Amino acid sequence: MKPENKNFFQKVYEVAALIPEGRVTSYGAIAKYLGAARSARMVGWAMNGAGSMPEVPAHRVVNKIGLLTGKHHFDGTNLMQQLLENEGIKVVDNQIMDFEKHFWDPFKELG
DNA sequence: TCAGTGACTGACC
DNA sequence: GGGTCAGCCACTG
Repeated sequence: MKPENKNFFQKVYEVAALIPEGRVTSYGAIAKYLGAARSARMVGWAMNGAGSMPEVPAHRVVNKIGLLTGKHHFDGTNLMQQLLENEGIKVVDNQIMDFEKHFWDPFKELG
C-alpha cells in the first residue's frame, strides 16, 4: 500500500487501532462511524493494507455476524482465530462466540 | 477505457 | 427464514 493513505483509509486505521484488546467490531460499524455506511467493502479493503500496520488489529474486525471472513488474508489459516482466542475471544468454526458481548461499538465508545 | 472483483451490508422475495 | 440482488468504491488486467 501507499504511505499517503487518504482520509478514509487513514480514519479506518485510526478507529481500528482504538479497538481495545479482547473486543471486536464490524466493517459496517466502522464504515458507518466514518459516514460511509454503504462502503463497508472499502473498510475491508483498508484492512488489506492494514496488514502491514502493527498498530491496526485487523483481526479484531469481522463482519456483522462475527464471522471471520477475512481470515484467509492472514498468513496462517488459523492465525486470525488464534489472535482472537489469545485475547480471550472464543472462536468456533470461524465464528466468534458471544459476538454481541465482545462487540465494540465506535459510536458508543468514541461518541 | 472498460469490465471484473472483493476482508460487506441492507433490502427484497 | 434463507437465498438473491443492488450499491458502495478502489484496484487490477
